[in-house]
Amino acid sequence: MPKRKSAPAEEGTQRRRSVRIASVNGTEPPKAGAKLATKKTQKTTKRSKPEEAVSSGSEPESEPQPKKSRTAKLPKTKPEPKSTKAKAKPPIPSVDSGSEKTYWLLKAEPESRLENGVDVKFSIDDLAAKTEPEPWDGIRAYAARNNLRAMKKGDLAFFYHSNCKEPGIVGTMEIVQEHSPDLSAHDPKAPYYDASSKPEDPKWSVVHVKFRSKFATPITLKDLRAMGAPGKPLENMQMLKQTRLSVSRVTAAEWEHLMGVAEEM
DNA sequence: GCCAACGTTGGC
DNA sequence: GCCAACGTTGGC
Repeated sequence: MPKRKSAPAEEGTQRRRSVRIASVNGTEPPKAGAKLATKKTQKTTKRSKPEEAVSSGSEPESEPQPKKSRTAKLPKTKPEPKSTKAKAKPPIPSVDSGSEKTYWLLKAEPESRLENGVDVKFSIDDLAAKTEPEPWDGIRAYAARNNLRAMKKGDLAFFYHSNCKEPGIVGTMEIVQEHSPDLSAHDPKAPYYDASSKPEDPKWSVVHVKFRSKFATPITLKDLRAMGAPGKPLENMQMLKQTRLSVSRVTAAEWEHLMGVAEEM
């Protein structure tokens, strides 16, 4: 289900955040929210981003919007060096960094909140109860979407509870299916419906995830911020720098540090 | 409910 | 391409 989470921006659609819907893809009702979610309606999730996944960005990546010039910018593929010739070769790391494994952090709202009349609540327990891969839908921010599109099967991600009493990382999940169109965007009844996304040219994406673990004790936002102080292990963590991004990158060092913290708690 | 951060829109 | 207005995210 959906979760939403994404970010911002977008308009229209955007709002929703997190949520997700389940429906579309299948099944479930919307759980929505979950993912990102955020408050308002649209919020989150969906929309945002473009660019590469990586950053936050704003651009839409590919699709971006039509509008003005802005759009496109992005290099879609990587910029590679122009130099090409000569040296360049090493460039290929292709996709990301090379070999390093990539980790992520996805936000979902564990408390009930209506988006377009649908409850977008989606907690780690909701995910743990699923018997089928869950589509992380509702992302309506290009930056968040771009991160979804950069995910590879087998990548691991933290499940973060947002817009709730105790915000924080509550467990982990695995990306079991790479991105595919977020069909919930085309459903007027879905929490994060986006009239600007056409079925023949889907604007938003989902990835399917599977529950892996629930921490005995959540790592709260307060804890995360303390570990994000200058000189500390999480000082450059994307989620602390771009607080509105519902789908962010986690480095291998950050992942390991946090998994260690979770164990001792 | 408030509000800070920040992304998007859209005029110029 | 700049930038002001506006809207959203999401913690508190």
